[in-house]
Amino acid sequence: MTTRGRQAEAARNDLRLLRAAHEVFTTQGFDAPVSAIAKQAGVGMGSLYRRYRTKEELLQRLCLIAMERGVEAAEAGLAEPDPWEGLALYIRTCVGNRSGALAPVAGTIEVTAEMWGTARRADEAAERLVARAHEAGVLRSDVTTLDVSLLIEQFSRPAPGPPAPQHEHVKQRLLVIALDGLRAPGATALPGEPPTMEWYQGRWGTPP
Amino acid sequence: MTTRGRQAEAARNDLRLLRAAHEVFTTQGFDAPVSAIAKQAGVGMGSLYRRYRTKEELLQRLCLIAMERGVEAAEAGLAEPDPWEGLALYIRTCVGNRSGALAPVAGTIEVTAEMWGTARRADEAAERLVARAHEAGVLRSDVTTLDVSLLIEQFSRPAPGPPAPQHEHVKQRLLVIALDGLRAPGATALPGEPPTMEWYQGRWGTPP
Amino acid sequence: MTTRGRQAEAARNDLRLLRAAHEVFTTQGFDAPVSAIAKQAGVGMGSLYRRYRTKEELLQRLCLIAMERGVEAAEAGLAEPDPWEGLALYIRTCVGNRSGALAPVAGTIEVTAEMWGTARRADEAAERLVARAHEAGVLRSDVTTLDVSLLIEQFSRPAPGPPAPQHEHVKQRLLVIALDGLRAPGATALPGEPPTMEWYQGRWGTPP
Amino acid sequence: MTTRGRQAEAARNDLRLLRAAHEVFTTQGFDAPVSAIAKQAGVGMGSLYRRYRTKEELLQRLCLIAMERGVEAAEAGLAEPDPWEGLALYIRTCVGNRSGALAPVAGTIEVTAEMWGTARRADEAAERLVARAHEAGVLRSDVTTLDVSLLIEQFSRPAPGPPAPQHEHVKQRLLVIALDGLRAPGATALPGEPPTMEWYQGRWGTPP
DNA sequence: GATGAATGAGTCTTCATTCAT
DNA sequence: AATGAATGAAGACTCATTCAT
Repeated sequence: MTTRGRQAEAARNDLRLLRAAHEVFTTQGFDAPVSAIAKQAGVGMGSLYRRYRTKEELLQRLCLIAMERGVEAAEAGLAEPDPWEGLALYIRTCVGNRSGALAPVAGTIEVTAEMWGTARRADEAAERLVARAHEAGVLRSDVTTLDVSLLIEQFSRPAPGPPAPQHEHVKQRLLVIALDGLRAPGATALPGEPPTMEWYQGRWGTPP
Repeated sequence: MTTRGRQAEAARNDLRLLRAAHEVFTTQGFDAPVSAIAKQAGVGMGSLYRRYRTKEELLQRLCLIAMERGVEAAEAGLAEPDPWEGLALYIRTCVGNRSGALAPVAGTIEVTAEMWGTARRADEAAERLVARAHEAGVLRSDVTTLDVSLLIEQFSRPAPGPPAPQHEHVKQRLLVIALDGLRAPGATALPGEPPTMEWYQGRWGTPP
Repeated sequence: MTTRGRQAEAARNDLRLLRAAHEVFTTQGFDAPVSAIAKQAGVGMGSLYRRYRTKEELLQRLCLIAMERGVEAAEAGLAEPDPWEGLALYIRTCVGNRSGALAPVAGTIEVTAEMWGTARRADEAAERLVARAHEAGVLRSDVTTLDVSLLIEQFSRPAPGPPAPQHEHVKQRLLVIALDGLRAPGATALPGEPPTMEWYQGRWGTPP
Repeated sequence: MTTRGRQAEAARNDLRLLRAAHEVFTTQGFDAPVSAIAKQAGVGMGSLYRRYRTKEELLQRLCLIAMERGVEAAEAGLAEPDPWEGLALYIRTCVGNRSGALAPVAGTIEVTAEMWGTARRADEAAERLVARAHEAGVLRSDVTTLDVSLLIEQFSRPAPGPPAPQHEHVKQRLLVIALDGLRAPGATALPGEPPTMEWYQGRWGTPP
């Protein structure tokens, strides 16, 4: 009973912390003071540091969660019978739930083994979505999976300052534009070599 | 003669500073120490602070320059006889020359009157480009100038960390996709109300 | 019965705490976190703080115990029939059992009345040992009790960092050297006035 | 002129810092806050950190200076014609000028290459002093150079709290006792194997 | 006018102490 | 009475800004 109460409280605190961290980091940038997160979560600094031993560890956790949401989004897309709708759902979900909003830090922090694993799962699921769309002939043929991933990443970069409903609204519109641009056959040939994972490699350094 | 020499030297110093600041900020992020800029420019801290009394002032100057490049890009677009090519050139130029790379700080720093003015000039020029494209029927009819501006802004958000050639390459491809998506007639209707400047207002707060 | 059981348990806990504290402090230094002691003792922080209301109180207790061991060592020395062997045994025991290992903190922490009392008892016993050795003519005549006490203190100062067997070995040798140096008649006259307790006074401040 | 003035000021500041650091560290322990040193030196924290990039670096510098004083002491000892007086002078000087007062931290901080070099020079000079004394038959034959070095180290450990003249006075007396104990022939055989550098090795870890 | 050392407030992190369970 | 999570003050270190030279 007591233990369960403690665990419940700990879980609630952890959730509060993660929410606060996400809020603060996406609105104030990754250089926001840790104390701001603690205050936002309504806990002391010590409590934050009990759960996450460094600021980096907190960021790693947030990234991991974002990546897991990306995997879920991809799986939801695959569950969709229509290939195009599946791909569009994936992209819209990723951008919409901000699962990519933390991708930017991936270049700043150490990438853990768990993060690598999740990233690979996400990439594989995305790969299947893209392949299915290509087979159905609904996706312009010169688009690669990496193009799609980076499209999501680019659209996930948050505007600085406090988040406004306007941002969200316009982003939805831009996303429709981009999705229309992804549709087969595509008006203009994409420039340069089609990017592959191998070529892109160093997006997050090398796996540990 | 001496005066002219002084002025020339001052101008040269200022240019060195701005180049250094642009270099340092885009490679190390906006939290790079001011001393790094001074070192990169090869001047002492005092000289930097003589010209720009705060770090913010330096950022404001860089933003202003970026905006002016936006105006130039729009004017170059208008000089293009083909309405679509003009618009595309504008967008490509803005994203390509990173004139929007500093847009992210616009939410962090105070926006000066001069910046407001330049922003308005840029918006007006963009407005003309968009109107011309609409009249020519080459731009999907549900797209507004603000959509275009924010498309540029979104594509201008740089990836954090050291910039890689891969990023640039892929961004070119994404841009082609987005431009294809902008073309008339547009496959999918853009969702929500068309955004207007007045509605968007609060992007950078209210003009001083 | 229950009460006795409780008392026994409390006593056992206290012993565990003291052992853990001694272990942790001597291996990690006095700046070791209190939590390390609680973990080593296998109890929660609350239990530790129930028994010792501050870290200082714990240190005071350890010091007191060390002093009591000093008294015991002196009494053991007095029990030795040979005056020189008695004195040497005292010194060797004090240095060897690290009863003085906590002396360094005596300058850092508040000295309690109980500590003062025990210190006086130890000094008195040492005084008797020294007097007996002087009377037997085995101790160089210019050595005072305080000299002996401070010799022990100096030899008790531990090397920082993890204790190595090498340290102990060499310390035994140095101790033999010092003891030889204490023997009558002494080759070189000791410099300065013979120190007395009154003169030394301020070693730990004034008694409360 | 200006440069020379700057250099002079910088040198003066550096000296002030080193003096303050020595003072603070030896009286308050090595865990004394860096800010205490800055305050004692009458400079801001930034100035301290400009010269010494970490607290450890400051300690390394202090250690190095102490070691250099040790080398000087050994050389002064060798300059003394009488072998015994030379050795005694060396020991007395090292203990007296507190050149060994910082030896304790050597186990706490990273030992730099420069420190290793200086330590070796000091050890070699000590070796010569000891060998000369042995040859002259004035030093008990079972004493090794390492015994002497560690005798100095042990006597160099400072008493905690504010330094009192009493400490110094008594230490002088204890030192005479120890020196008498070092004299040939020695009353009691030293216990255990004679320690050698190789055996002791890990005193400060392994050289870089 | 230029230089770069000095300043000190602000950030991350630790740990003595408290307190709800 | 025991537990261990929560608190927040304090310490190491950084960097925007000032100022003596």
